[in-house]
Amino acid sequence: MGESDKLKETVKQIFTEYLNQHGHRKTPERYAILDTIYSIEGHFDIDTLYSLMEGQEKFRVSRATLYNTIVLLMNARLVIKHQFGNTSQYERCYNRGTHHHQICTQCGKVTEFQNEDLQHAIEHTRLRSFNLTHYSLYIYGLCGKCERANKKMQKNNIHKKEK
Amino acid sequence: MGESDKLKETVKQIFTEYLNQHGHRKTPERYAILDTIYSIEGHFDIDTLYSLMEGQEKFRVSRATLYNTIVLLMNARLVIKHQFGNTSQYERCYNRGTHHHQICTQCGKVTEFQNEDLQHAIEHTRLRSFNLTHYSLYIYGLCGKCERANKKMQKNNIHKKEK
DNA sequence: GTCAGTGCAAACTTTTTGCAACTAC
DNA sequence: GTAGTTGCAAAAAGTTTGCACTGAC
Repeated sequence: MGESDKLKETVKQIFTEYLNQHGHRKTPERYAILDTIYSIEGHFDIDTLYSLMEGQEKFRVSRATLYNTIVLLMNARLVIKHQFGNTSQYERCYNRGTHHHQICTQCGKVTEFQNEDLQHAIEHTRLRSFNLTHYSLYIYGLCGKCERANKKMQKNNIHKKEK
Repeated sequence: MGESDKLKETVKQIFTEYLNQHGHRKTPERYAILDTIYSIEGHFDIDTLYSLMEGQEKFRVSRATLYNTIVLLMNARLVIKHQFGNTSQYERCYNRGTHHHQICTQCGKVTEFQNEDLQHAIEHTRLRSFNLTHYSLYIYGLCGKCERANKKMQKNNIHKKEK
């Protein structure tokens, strides 16, 4: 059994436990969604997930069910939600290293990076009467590519007004 | 002149400079929007801003103009955008101490807090080919109030299923 | 058999866009 | 005078909701 399958098995068990504990039904749709999500490496939005499940041999599920199920998955701590841009972005979070997000304000590219010191600093911050479950750090700025592009534009004096 | 008026003068100048530099017009709407925003202490969304400007003796502006102008203000580094919940939240950011956000996953309450060590750690993180302009740290969890409420519920065994 | 869960479509909310009128320059 | 801005209304995009049907228990 590959690493990926092992992971899928584990999260399936966690989800089953969660569903049992909360008196929810164990429908094939829910497991199909979980399985698909844990096949995706990075971020995804509902629409992407919908297309993925439509295209594959997998179960086809409605958007409504996707929205419903993803709430359960978030509660079960198997998925987290991000909100850069206009669409909600999700990502699986079981057994994924903590990482932070760099977002280019120009091209919108999102890059993940890890930094233990940073992670440590955040997790050990004393909070007044607040019980931390998770966090998101979004760093905005210009990615190398966009910055170089801008410099070139400035040189050529093409740039006069922004959009 | 009060502190608040002094601040408003300053940001007005910054905005004027920004508009000049980018060849944008200095319309009364834009200044009225800036002025209203710098009267608001915490976060706000477009709808709140719209109501505020409608109710006051101030200029009434359309939502379209609010959306347009707020983009300019973000570029001028006078406003930043947050995306907790479903609506985009904004806040003025000139001369406001850096702060982080605690968000209660149950009641949705957002609290700001400051922490110099954390700030330092984030700002001095080495990023590969990325030019940081600003960042947002969102810490999710349960606020004291909700946590106490939950504990009480558990004790009384009222809680069986989540919503 | 029952009721939670599903699919579908309609409704709703937030944001964007097209266009005529306006006004800063 | 001209082109950037505005307001309005329509459209788009994302998400939620109501309801009849289905299937997990």
